[in-house]
Amino acid sequence: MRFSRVLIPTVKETPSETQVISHTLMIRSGLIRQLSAGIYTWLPIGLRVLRKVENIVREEMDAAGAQEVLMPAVQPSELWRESGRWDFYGKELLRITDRHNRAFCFGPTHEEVIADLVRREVRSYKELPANFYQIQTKFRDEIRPRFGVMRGREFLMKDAYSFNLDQESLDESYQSMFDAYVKIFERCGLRFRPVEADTGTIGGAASHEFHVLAESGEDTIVSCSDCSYAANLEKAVSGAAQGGESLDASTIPEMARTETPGQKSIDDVVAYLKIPVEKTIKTLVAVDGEGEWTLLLLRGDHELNEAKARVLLGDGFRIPTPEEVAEKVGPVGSLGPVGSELTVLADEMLEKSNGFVCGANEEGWHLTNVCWDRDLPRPRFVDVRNVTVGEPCAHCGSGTLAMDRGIEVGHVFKLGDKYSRAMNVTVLGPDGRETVPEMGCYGIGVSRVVAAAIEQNHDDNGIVWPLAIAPFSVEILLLNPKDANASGIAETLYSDLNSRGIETILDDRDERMGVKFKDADLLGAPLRVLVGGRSLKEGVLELQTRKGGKAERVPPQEIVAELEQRLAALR
RNA sequence: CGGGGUGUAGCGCAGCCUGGUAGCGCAUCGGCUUUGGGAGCCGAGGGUCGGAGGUUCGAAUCCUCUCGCCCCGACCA
Repeated sequence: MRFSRVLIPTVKETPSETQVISHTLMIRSGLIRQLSAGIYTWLPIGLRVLRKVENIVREEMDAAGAQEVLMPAVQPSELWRESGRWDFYGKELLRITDRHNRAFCFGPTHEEVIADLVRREVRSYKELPANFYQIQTKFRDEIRPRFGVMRGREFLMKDAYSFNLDQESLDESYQSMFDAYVKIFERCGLRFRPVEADTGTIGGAASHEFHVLAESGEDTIVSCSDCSYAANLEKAVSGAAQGGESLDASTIPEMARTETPGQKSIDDVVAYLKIPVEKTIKTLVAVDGEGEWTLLLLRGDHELNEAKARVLLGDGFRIPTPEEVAEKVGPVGSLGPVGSELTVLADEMLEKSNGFVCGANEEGWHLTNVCWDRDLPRPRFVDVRNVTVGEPCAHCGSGTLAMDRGIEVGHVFKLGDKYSRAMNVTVLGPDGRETVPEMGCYGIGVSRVVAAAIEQNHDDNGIVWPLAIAPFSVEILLLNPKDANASGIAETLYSDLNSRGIETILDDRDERMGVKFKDADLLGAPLRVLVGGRSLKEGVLELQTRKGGKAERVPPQEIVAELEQRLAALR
């Protein structure tokens, strides 16, 4: 590719609208341009990278035995009504009406469409297991798109759906997708980690997410220092509540009312009463899926995990506003479980301790030395909090938990028969009876992978692409295209590399050298060859690796072999 | 959807408070010089001041409405 013949609109300044480095660099290096909030055009160089990722995904999906299809982006509302998601999916589903006033949506995912296909076309268990995938543009009307293509509304996704006769077969498909994902992200040259995940609103049994490790990641992932345990914070458990002795109420003085004027937050109360924060109970109010009001108790220094709360209280679960709480329950800032008529759920970390401080349900008053059984009925103890750094691992017992930030680039689910049953998918089993297949679904955010790769592979001057997804393996910098000798050498090298299948961009623009260097740094091709200037006067070219290598002098007749050797080393 | 910010030349911004007919840097075009890390000088072109309405002799500036974009909270590849 010739630089002069391609639209590569690099920009010098940092754009004001970008928050993360990948977004900044994708704009600056001319990979993408925004059309509307969360909607981007991929320019020629950006598209090359996107295609690289896409092809790696395709190769590994094919190798894992999945079959590629391409489903419609626009889907009729009828299918979504069948699965029950037309009403359930909410505003994120972009709804469209056609000229006949029929309702459609722009597909955010394709469970319904694939289920419809399979129920029509697959009759026998002999055709299972089957795994269909596509690489396609999705649209989710995100509440707040941000970070460029990292969280766009329109994005490129690989989604796959497996159909299996039984649980065991689903387990196999799931594992084979899991393994394929590991290969895909390894091939992309990314540092990543698979973690146990919350199944969220999609539902289903087991689920893992694949996270690219990066400071700017929107998710927090928890992992054990000793064993292989790793999970999304939404799902992560710790061993902190296990073991230890229960604290007996008989050693604790009587419960007492204490005046705490104006002390509303846990911090306030801890400072005012001069007590350890571990002795406080935070009382939260939640409304469960049925509309029932519930008290959630947490140790003062712990945070509510809303994903866990959702599992416990049902999908319609919500946290009411302070105004609602004040009206229906009591004084916000002085709430407590003692004497409450609401159902009480307490975090398991409170189970073995005793003698707490909690709100007295009276403005400006707290209770001290509150004990289970003695002062209030022992509630149901559950895990509803976020684990914290340094807690013991629940799985191996020896390690401690650490936290990292991650960008979710892949997600695998065991869906079970939720959709296949709702959509009436059946095949005839070996026993001649109709059977509802088990489904799995497996997604990769292809466009997000590009952004995640940049988050992990850049320096102050621009992108430093891993070879596998670089738009070009080699960039030839022709310093002065008007110099016939230099130009001839560069052109020869360019065609030699092309004929060997080495993807090359030739910067043949009539630009100053500084401009070419800066643009080459931004674009981030792994190898760079300089043709012209001082070195060519001495009859040599300069070879440089993007990743901080010093320039080496190589004679023109040796450059191709040298480049091939370097590329082999980068693979 | 709540809360906040912003919209002026292709890009980044000043001007707005205190109304008087639009400016700076970069980019673009032409010329000369320069040529190992985003050149220098000279000259030129380019703006419905997001849109609509209003106040006023006069509006980028004040008022009302509206739209886009960005940021902070719930969703997700």
